[in-house]
Amino acid sequence: MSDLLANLNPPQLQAVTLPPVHALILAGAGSGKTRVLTTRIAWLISTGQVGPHGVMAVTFTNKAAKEMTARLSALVPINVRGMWIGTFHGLCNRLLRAHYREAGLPQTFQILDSADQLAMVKRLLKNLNIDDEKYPPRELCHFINAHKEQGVRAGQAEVYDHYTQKRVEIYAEYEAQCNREGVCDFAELLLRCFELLQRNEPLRTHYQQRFRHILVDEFQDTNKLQYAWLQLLAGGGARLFAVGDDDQSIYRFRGAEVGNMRDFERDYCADNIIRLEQNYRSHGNILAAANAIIKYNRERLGKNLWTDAGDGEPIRAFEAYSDIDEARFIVDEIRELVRDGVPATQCAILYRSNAQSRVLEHELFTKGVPYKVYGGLRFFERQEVKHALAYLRLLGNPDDDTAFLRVVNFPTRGIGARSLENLQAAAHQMNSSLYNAAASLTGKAGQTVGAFIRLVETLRQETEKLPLPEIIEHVVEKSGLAQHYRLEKEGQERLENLDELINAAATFVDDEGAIGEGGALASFLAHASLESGEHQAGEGQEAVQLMSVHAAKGLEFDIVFISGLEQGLFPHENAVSEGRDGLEEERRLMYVAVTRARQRLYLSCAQTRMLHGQTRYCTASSFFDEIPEELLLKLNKKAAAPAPTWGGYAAASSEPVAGGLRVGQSVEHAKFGLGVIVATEGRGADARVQVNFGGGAGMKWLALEYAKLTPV
DNA sequence: TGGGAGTGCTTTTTT
DNA sequence: AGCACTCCCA
Repeated sequence: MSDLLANLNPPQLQAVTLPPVHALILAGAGSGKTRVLTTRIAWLISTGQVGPHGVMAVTFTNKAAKEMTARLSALVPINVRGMWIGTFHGLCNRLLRAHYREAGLPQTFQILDSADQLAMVKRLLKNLNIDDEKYPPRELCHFINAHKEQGVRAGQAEVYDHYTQKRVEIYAEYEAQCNREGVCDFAELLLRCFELLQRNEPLRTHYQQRFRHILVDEFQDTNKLQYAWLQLLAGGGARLFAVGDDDQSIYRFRGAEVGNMRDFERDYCADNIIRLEQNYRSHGNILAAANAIIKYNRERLGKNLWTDAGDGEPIRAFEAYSDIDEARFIVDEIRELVRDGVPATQCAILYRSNAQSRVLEHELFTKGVPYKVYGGLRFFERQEVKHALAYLRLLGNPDDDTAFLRVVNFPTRGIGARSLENLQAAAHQMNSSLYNAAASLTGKAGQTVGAFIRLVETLRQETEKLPLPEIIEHVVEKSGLAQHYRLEKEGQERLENLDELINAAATFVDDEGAIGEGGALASFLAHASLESGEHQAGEGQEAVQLMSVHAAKGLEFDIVFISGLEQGLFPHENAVSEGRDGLEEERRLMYVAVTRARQRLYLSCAQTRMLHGQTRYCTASSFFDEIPEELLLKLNKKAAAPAPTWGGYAAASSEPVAGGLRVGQSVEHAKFGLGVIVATEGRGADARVQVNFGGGAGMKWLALEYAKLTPV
């Protein structure tokens, strides 16, 4: 016990040993948030205040849930296995599986991932004869998800114009189709679980009384529905322990409501707010920069990180001539650091958008520096894996049209678009699934589709008694998938991934042991949907880490490079154009990026950058101005004179149009102020230039004959 | 059916 | 620029 609480600082100790009250823990970056969370659970259990059975801990990512489970089991000698520790979606899935009947779902209901959802919406639009240009499927998905995340069903949606009217109708159709097929998208897991508890009093009471302590990680990332779900579960006297950092809220764009923290404060615990402000990660200068930046945000709950680790090194700033030049600088620095003994895995290059990784990768590759890029296609999202899963889904639930369409003609078996159109029409008319409607097809289509149906039936019979990994092996082979990839030129890797899928199933069976409702196959499919898998190869290699700032949240490195710090890129122009809220979110993003660094932080920008196939002329990010000068060490003292190493491009296109005005030239306009010429057109009297005046006047085309531009 | 050409989009992302 | 997606033809 004393061991458990040893080495906690006073606020940490206070948070961990709080009596059974609602509490909000404002945990700054690197302040030991996960430690407090897990120790709190361990303390509650080991002091006998609650059994493992009475605790629920909710996170956002599987990774966080796993880490919490691992750390908890190291702290208390209990079996952590059966505890309700997981993601919002994972826990809702668990609850819905246990009460599928009450929730109105088939026992083996499947989970649609975002790609499946998109496919379903597209299919729906086609069936309903709706123009997908006027109603873009992606937008519709967002519309549907946003409504579900607000807890709003199609029937309750607000309609304020014709366009929305139509979108709500599509939403309603989508709901109906999901119900017909017995599938749930991600948001549906939460909403359905919420509605189930709300509607079903005995069930609600049961869980309300069961969970005495509910702990939430990354509370600033919760959306409306998640908060409502928590409130509902806590309605029977459970204590909510919310840990979060409003300064690290960077997921507004996908529905996170920072406002939930304020609401939580109001709704539950005006008196029990604890701030964890001592940072154990970064040196003083890094924290000073982070604090200075985030201070520009308004409406913060207020927090100031400090450390007793000393100031450390100054923050290194570098202004490159081009993105290529920037990459060269970063890679050279890394090579030097590695030569000096810094492990490559402790060097991270962060960027605002993934497109920026290309140039960096190119340079790393050229110089022979091993690197690993995070983000991108994950294991369970690979097409061959999704194909295999689709066959498996059909075994469990033939009504799953998404799965049906995915593999009905893959590998090809002569079922063309025409046959499928007929089939979809028939299904629509019979109000049944495609699988069911197949029997009604006549002629050639009837034969080919019939053969497919028989294939699935045969597969189901043959695999009925087999253990999970063998089911998959059998299906992969007999469906023709394996043969298809054997014959494909580049199919080797795909075959390996299919083998890996079988391995994953074997591991899953070993790990999970107890198989939930609906059998091993259903559990595994849910697992595949909910955990798309950090199943990436090349783990543990000595490699430089490349990732977006978002992806870096929660991680830390000795050396961090934040690249592309240019106005319009970081802060991103789309965010800036959203106004103050947008800019503030960018600032939080910058705050997250800065606080990833333990020892040394590099900030870099480029004067020109290739973006969307065009050279852009950039000014340094406004975030540079928000960092006190004395914290910065400017690495390129050489003035920003036209570079001899100008990367080769851009020079040609920047011939002066008149009076020495050329692309890249900074100019001043009497009305619009300072700007940079980004494009030119014509010569002499007809010459026009496009000038970027930044936030104020924006982009303007000006005729040189009339507009007075002074080079600066 | 399948591939080649043409078209359009392009912040961040977990479940 | 690079990628995904569609369309059209052999």
